[in-house]
Order: sequence, then C-alpha cells, then structure tokens
Amino acid sequence: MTQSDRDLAAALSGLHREINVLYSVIARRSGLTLQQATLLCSVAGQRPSFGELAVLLGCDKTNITGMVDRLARRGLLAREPDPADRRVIRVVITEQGRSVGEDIRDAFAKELVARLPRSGRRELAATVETVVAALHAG
Amino acid sequence: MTQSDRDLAAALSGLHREINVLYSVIARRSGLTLQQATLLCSVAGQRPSFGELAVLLGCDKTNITGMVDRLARRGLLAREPDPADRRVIRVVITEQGRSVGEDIRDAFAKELVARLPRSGRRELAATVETVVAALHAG
DNA sequence: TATTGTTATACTCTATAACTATA
DNA sequence: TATAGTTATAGAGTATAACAATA
Repeated sequence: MTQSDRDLAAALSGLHREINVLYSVIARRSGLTLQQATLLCSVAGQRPSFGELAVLLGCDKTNITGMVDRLARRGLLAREPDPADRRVIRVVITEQGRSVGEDIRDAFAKELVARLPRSGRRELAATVETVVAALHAG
Repeated sequence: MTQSDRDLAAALSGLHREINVLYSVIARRSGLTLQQATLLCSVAGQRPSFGELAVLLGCDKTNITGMVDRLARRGLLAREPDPADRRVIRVVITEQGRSVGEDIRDAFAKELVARLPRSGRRELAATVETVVAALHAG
C-alpha cells in the first residue's frame, strides 16, 4: 500500500462525492431520488429481473419491491412476467420512463460539459470506462 | 451535446455506481452506512460547521443534526462550540473516529489496488483530481 | 432582519427474518 | 430443497416547514 495508492483512493472518493451531489440535484429536478434515477437508468434498454437489479445496485433484493412499486406508481416502470420461469418478474421501462431517463442523462451530460475542459474528454471517457470495467470485474 | 459527451457522462455514471457499491460494502464492515462513512471521512483533518457539512454532502442542513447525533452516540464524533459565533457548532473527530475513518480509507484503497492494473495509477489519480476540482468549482 | 442549528413530520432507502409460489 | 419475489419490521437518510438562539 503506497502513498500513491492512497492518493488514488482519495481522488476516487472525492469524485464519488461530487457526482453524488450533482446527480442528486439533477434527479430531484425530475422529482426522483438519486436511487430512483439510478434504477431507472439501469433498466433502460434492458429488462432485468428483480434479483439482477439488486445485484446491479448493490442492495438487498427486498428493497427492489418497494422501489419498483414507487416508480411503477408514477408510470415510469412496469412489471412483466417471465414465461420461462414463473417465479421471475422482469422490469420494463415505459415510454414516460424512457423520456424521464433521457432527461436525466442529458442533464447530467450537460452539467459535465459545462464544468469540464473541452480537450481530453474523449480520452477521459475511455480511461473511466476501463476503470469501471476493472471494478465491475473484481 | 455530442455523442462523446454522452459517452463521458455514461462512463462517469457507471463509475459512480461501482464506487457506490464498493464503498457501501466497506462502510458496512465497520458498522456504518455509506453516508456515515462519507461524513466521517469529510470531518477528518477539519472541524466543519453543520452548515459546511450540509453543503459538502449536498443535503439539507436538517439532516446533519441526526447524522452527527448517531455518530457521536458511537463515540466517533463530538460537538464543539465556536467561540467566534455562538450560533455555530463545529464537528470534531474523536480518536476512535479517526481510527475507523482510517480503516475505511485503507480498505477502500486496498480494494482498488486489488482491481486496478499497477501501471498508470499515478496518472489516473492526477486525472481524477483535476476532474474533481473542475466539478467542485462549477 | 438574517443566519445557525433544532424539532416535527412525512416519505424513501436499507437490511433481517419469515413467508408464498415456483423450480 | 433451493430460488424469486413479497411482507413485516426497525432503523437510517431525506426535504419541508416552523422554531429558538444568536448575529
């Protein structure tokens, strides 16, 4: 464990905190919590089961029931049975949910563009993607 | 708004989610929530007021009262009056709080080291630091 | 008058344990 | 027997509104 490793950990902690604050503000503009926005954007383009969502969000599966309930009550998500396994329920995004999710993603990208220098953004994205892949694989 | 900007936003969202999961697991090992660990590590080396903590954590000031209460009940933080302004209360970390905070920081760094390639870590830290500074300034 | 921290309230997030239906 | 989702419960995080003490 070198000082350089501690520096990297501190930097990533700081980044996590900054994004947390920014993303919370943006989610709230759409009337959502940070967790609801994260779930909504996790469903876009997929149809995950409840268990898969729990793993993806790093929380207990019992939480997913309520979170999907609240988002479904607003018409952003819907439940759909899995014909292959009648225990499984898949989560699908509605038209309105897709729209809200896009609003949030766009707002986030816009805020980033407003803050980060123009040059090097593409390289930054590539770097971050490799880090995400490495963390996800571990 | 280019596709490259959207890619960067997606990558940073993904990084946020990965760190969130990892950091939550590590905090829970010390019996803390993610938010408690974040607050504890924000106090280390400072003596912020309640209002400053609210800004730093991006939440309403009314939340800080309860969060500091719960951490103080465990002996990790303490309140201290500000002689210069009797409305202000500053938060100081205890010896035990410092120890727990270091455990969490070390565990986080260790998990990162286990997942990220050895080469380029120093450059990565520098890159992330500039991003954090840019986000914080905006 | 304005600001700092607090309290009351309501809702959301979270994990644990016990449950039902299905595999 | 094991797994997917649910319910009940308890504690924690969150914002809004109203408040007391201080500036």
